[in-house]
Amino acid sequence: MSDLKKIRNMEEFAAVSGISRPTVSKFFHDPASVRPSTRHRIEEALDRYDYRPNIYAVNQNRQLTKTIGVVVPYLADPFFAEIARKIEGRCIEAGFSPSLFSSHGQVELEVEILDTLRSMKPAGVLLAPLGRSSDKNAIERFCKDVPTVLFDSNIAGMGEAFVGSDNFSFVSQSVEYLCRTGEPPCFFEMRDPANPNAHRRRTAYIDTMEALCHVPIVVKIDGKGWNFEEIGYQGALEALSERKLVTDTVLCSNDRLAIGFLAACYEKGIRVGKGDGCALRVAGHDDHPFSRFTCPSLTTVAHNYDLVSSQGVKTVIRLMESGGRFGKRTEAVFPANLVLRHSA
Amino acid sequence: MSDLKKIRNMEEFAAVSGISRPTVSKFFHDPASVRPSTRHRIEEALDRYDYRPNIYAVNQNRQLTKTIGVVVPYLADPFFAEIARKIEGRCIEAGFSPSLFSSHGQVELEVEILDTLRSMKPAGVLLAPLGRSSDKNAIERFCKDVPTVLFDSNIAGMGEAFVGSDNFSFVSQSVEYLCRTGEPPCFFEMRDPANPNAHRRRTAYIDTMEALCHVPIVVKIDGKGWNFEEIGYQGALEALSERKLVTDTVLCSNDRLAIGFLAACYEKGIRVGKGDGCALRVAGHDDHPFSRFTCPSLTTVAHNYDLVSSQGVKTVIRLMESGGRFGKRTEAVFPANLVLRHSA
DNA sequence: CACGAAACTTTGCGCGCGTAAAATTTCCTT
DNA sequence: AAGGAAATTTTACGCGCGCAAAGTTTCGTG
Repeated sequence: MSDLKKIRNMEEFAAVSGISRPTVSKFFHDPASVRPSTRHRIEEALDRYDYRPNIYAVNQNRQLTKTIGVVVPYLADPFFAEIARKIEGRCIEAGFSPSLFSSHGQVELEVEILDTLRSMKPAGVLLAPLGRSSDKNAIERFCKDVPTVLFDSNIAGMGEAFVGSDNFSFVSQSVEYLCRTGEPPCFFEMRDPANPNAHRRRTAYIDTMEALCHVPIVVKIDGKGWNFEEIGYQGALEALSERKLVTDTVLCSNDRLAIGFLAACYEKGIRVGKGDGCALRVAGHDDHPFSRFTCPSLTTVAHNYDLVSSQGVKTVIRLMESGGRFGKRTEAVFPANLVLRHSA
Repeated sequence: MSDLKKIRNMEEFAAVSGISRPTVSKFFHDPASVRPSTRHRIEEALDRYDYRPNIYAVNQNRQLTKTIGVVVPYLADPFFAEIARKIEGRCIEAGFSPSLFSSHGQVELEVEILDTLRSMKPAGVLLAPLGRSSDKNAIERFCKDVPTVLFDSNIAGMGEAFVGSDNFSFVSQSVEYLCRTGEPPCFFEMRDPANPNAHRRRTAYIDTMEALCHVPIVVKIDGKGWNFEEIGYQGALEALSERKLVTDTVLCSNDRLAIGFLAACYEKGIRVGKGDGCALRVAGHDDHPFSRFTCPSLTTVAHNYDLVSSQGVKTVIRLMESGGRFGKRTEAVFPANLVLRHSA
């Protein structure tokens, strides 16, 4: 705290601590790699003078950084905000410094971020791509240069591994539950979803419905961009007024659409829930952080946020330790958990 | 795209483009600073070989980086996610590269981020501190070293400037509106809010109520952390069952508390809104991204997100151009806009 | 065509640190 | 007390680029 003298570089810091610069360098690389006695002397000097190695000089000369890049498609989506939060925590625990980027839903930004990231020489990258709209070539080139683990959205062949949730597990659970406890659901989704998970969910819906000997009904709504609540809201207003919903049960592709759907129902005076006097059942997928607080609270299927984030970080660290390449691409998908609330 | 030869550094790139290295260096610093003809030659080489200057080498040698640090207290709060998104956009427009950090509600992390940021030598920093729980000394020391503009939460004397919203404008508008159209509101807030805005809002509530010759009633609820919806929900359940609410109108300190409040009301079967048959009016502050989709939709007072983010970035850029110091600390607070929806 | 300013090239140093090799010291073992 | 392995110091080089000074070319102007 009391800086008697301004320390300008490691040379000067080594001088005041009475240790040679190369040893100090080793210390900062790994404090356990030096003799306890010298370690104490350095640490003593460290709280007399507050010195930190120049990260740019360090990273320029090190072949491998201690940075882990984290890229999400849209950080203003609480789902990604939450998963990013957990991932950052895991990275710090593991002794790395996370560097967080959001593509903000724009392809050009995603490409730009990838270029920036490449020049940052990160030890590894956890990438949740935009999905269908991503520049596949750019991502492929990036993955060639940087040890990358994909998460959330799987794009075939990209990256050394994928970590995410099992879409079939999501949808089969919700469909089975809804069929068991009432009318079979129709499936409410965007006409042209950017996220590949949406497609897998629709397929899973159709398959599960057919397996249960029901006729699948997919309701597609228009809308672009990442403002899913608004899209769900508008789509619901339209679907409700045009009576597109053949059944009294609606399964939304994700919770954000469902949140919009519930808002529309409330406005139209349609009572949602599973009890008597309810006209409609609505369920979603993802267990969005706010789905507990919708009216009524949203029945949904939950990601295992903790498992996905911790496995994602573990996988990328394992990848780094394997020299940036796995023998073959691995895909780890985790099952989801049905969360029963009041909306269905 | 077709890399005939791997470019390892600026030396090699200068060679293949037929321009000297110092000029190429100038080009990357500012493309307009070189003659158009040489600029074209460099740009041609640039798409034949994909080369980017080593950011670490660049930043080590440059006194001033092109980075703008952005720190928010809790990124999983959609309000901060949204404002961070807009700030990032403005930074990129202005030719800087934003570097985003979230304190995740933890003081130690905030201090750690500040230390990391200091060593990054950013051109400027936009800092939204945790608030009361922040380590004031750490922030003060940081602001001495790095040109910093505070936003959202004002801490007296810290940073060279503050940009935020006018809390009095928020609350006076909501209180006046509510008093004009029905019973005067009670004020619903956390007992021990971390954010200094909360205190200013309570004061503004009391002042406005007294100016309108009403007795202010503050309802304080327990709860810690950043899970405001849950805190609002639990607090509302308690307040409703214990009949702490003396009036039929509740003004929540922020929208996230209001979202929890509405969830509790729905669960209790209490009809919220301003029409006949409604038992309670509920309003909030902030115009949280999801307040459009609550049930009923939330009447609130909106930040001018665009103005706050653009002014924040403009201010920090002006600060950098002023050499990192303003003559005296400036405080820019922007008025808020009342947004009438269905809840009050 | 001459002239001067602007742009460019050449040359060379420095930034702060990683890292390797050889010499020296420290520490633990027998 | 001797021996040897481990840790440390010394010495030295390199990373990729910013930046400054001096010399050379380019360009627009009269």
